[in-house]
Amino acid sequence: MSVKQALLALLEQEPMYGYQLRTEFEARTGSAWPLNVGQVYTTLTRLERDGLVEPAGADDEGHEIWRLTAAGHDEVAAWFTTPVARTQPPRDELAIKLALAVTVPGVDVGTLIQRQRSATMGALQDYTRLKRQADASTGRTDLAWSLVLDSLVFAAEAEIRWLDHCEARVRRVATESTPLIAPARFERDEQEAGR
Amino acid sequence: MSVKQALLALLEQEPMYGYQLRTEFEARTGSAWPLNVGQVYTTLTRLERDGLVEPAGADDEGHEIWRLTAAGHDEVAAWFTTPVARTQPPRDELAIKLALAVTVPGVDVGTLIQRQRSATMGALQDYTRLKRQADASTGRTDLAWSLVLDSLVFAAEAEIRWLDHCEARVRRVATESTPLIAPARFERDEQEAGR
DNA sequence: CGACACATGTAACACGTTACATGATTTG
DNA sequence: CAAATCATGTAACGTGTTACATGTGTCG
Repeated sequence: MSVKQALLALLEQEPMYGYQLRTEFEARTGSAWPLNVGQVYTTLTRLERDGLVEPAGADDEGHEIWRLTAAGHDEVAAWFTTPVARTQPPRDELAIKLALAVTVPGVDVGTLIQRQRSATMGALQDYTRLKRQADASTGRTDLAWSLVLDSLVFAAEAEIRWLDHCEARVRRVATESTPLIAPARFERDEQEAGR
Repeated sequence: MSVKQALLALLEQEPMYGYQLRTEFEARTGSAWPLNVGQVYTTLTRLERDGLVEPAGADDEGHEIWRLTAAGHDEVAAWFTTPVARTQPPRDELAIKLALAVTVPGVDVGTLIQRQRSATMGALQDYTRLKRQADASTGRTDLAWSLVLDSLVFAAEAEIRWLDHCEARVRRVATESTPLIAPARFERDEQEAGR
């Protein structure tokens, strides 16, 4: 879904040709999410099918230019005015993995969390390195790419915090449920209220 | 991709039938990411095609049971021991939207951020409400579902922080670049900020 | 000249989503 | 009995990914 909207948004700025769309997209997102050129063309075909873009002939150098239709402009406007729905967020593989790891017996949740933690830390370091590099290369930092990088950083930091949180909770459950089995269960609600 | 792995992981715990897989998946993730039953069956077919699961006949009530093959067990083990790759994270629609919003002229980034912020805040409140509800209903909180909820909360909080960060940066760029162009343009920027 | 970036496509495939069809069983 | 839930599928479609084919222009 994002690719369609992104191409439309780019065409809102100015009619372009396919290859250019790829270049512009990657320039703005700093190649954080590389976009296959082929997909640009297939997506353009589908957008034309849906009446959102239309061919506008060739430019001076013979490039096949695409422009938005009226419906395409409306679509872009709607996209920019409607917030991204958090009602049905995309499935988070890591959250699913951990949720299953704590329920499926025989999985070492501790090392799973540790491994993930260091992997995410590594990604975080890559981001900060990229950030330094981006700030150094161009005198004026590219705002869009910089914001995308920040987004990745914020998400990675949140992931690490969540992992630490999970580790603590899992450890607490492990140490707390073992002694619970033998003695009477009087204080069940007391212990739950503690967390 | 997550669905395939999730079904395999569930079958690692115990052989099950299709409908049961849906139920178990949603129980663990608290219906945060609803899973269409139909997809369970199509995915099972594809997993069988790939030699990861195999039919194991019917149980007492006539349900079609599926179990992991040896390759399926390996796949699960690999999934749980390999961290989720952050090298190519899934495209973040919000980050893309904002990156394009700041580069495409005529987009009111301020209200875009504000709208998104309140939408995400709303989602966050839903999560905390769900959290209270989950803790209240069952005496013993379901760990998996609780961790998933925490994940959503952490992500939403990070998103809000990022949005605030973006707002500040965008505003700074606006106030710092505007006087450079021409002092005469006061009114237009006032109007932009207003709407 | 040979390698590489530019430029446009196409075919095949994987995954996910929706909608529909069908029937058994349970429950108010 | 009617409605809801349980249970198993299938067909069609949308989006995204990969790989391939093809040709032009540029630069060392």
